[in-house]
Amino acid sequence: MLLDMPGQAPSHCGDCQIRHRAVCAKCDTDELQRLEEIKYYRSFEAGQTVIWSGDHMGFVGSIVTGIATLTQTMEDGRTQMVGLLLPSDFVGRPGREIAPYDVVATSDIVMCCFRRKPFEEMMESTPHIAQRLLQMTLDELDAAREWMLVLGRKKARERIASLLAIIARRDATLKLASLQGKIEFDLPLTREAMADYLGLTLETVSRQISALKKDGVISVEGNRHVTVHDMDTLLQEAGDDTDGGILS
Amino acid sequence: MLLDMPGQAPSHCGDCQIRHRAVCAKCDTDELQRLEEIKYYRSFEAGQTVIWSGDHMGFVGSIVTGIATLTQTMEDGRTQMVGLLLPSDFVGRPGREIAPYDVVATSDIVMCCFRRKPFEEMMESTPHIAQRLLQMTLDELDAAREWMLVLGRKKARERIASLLAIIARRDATLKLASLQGKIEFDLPLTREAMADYLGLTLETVSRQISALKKDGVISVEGNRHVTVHDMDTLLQEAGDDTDGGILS
DNA sequence: CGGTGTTTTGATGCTCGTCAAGTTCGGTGG
DNA sequence: CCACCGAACTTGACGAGCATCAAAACACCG
Repeated sequence: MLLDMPGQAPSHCGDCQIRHRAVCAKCDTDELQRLEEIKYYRSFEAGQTVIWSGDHMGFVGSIVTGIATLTQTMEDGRTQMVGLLLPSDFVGRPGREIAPYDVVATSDIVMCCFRRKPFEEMMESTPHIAQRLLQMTLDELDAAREWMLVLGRKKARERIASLLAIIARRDATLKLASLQGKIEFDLPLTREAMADYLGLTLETVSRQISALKKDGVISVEGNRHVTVHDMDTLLQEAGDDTDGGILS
Repeated sequence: MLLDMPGQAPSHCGDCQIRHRAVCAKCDTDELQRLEEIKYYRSFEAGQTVIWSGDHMGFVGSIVTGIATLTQTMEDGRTQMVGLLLPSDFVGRPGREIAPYDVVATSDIVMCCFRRKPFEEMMESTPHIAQRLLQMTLDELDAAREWMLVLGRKKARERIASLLAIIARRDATLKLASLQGKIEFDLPLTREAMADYLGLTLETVSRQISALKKDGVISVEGNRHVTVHDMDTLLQEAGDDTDGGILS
């Protein structure tokens, strides 16, 4: 089911790849050491459910590697993704017993976990953690609100373009590449997962990707590898201000 | 344009009606006094824009009385409401220079404001403020994510029922009334504002309200006064679990 | 009691969902 | 290395649901 102490985990927090972006980002060496004492790693395979909606939440933690999704499901099966969890993103909420959403591993993932109670206690005594968590939560709130515009007002084609723009931007940041000229990346999501994120059906997602391909906005190799020919064109298709409305 | 020191403002924080729910909720008497020294009140009339998207944000603050909305607008005029601000809700973000959304007063409102810089400094030295703001932000994030399900997956009729349920629940909490039997309240929003919140047109909102009326789920007197005959029926129309999925 | 802004109702068309085949991709075993 | 298999994806036909445009009815205010 789940493997503890996977190979990819860093031996010390100081060496950790998400050290300067995760909830521990503001901690000094001393605080980091105390966190190190209560942390533990867990791995999940692609497709595994990390947390079930309604379950008791025994732990919180950060994504170290891989991608997970946050989804809500209605009784009749309609599903909406409400968050995409990338390395350094935080899972769980201090002070919350019951998980409100499903957390599902989209790829193999490694998480850096803390039992909830000790973490909550440490948050009380370590303002740096609460401060960083507040920053991260405010960023997530902005992302959620931006997505509300996508879900409430954008057409299918604009929604696809919006998603591609977000992934392209994130990927460029990660690879320290520029957003000028061609941008290539692999989609981390299936068409169905994209549909769940975009509030569409997978057929509509497929059709609109084909349309963007036909109109020369993107090229696609295989099912997952996408080339964006020009970022400004893509942003126009997304209905966004060309000069990039996102400021986080 | 805007009136300082309005009549409705409490003279002392201790007497304030949002004392135990706002960002100052966790503060002790001492901390409250320091806040009192830097706070000031501002009033806005119904329809006034409190903050323009893109503007420099000189202050943050709490809604004391009245209702405001948080909206995003695309270049072609499509608008999406991304938040409904009620008494005790916080406006603005520490560390953020530029406002990402329009804040518009829906009714006459009174705000308790702090200049941003002094507030940020105080946040550093007063963990109680940061802790409370974190709680409030996490709650808002949950609300935003719940709304993503509404915008992404629910049909027009379900969206209307969802909105009515939220307003009914809030109103009952405010009046300390129960959610059994009939529930009456005034809509704080025009049909157009409801449409902006729900990702619909005002015509569709009107049609679906008429349909809920015809089917005996609600009655409407005048344009604004609504009676919900049975909360469980309304929740079923909203597509929610009858046993109330919200746990905040 | 008239005027203005809000809401309702109607007619029509577009977008996207649904159902149903096909096709391609990517991995597995012969 | 190639054939095969299942999963993922594409494409097509059709209909439901909602937007759009237009006009009438209603509420609210002096």
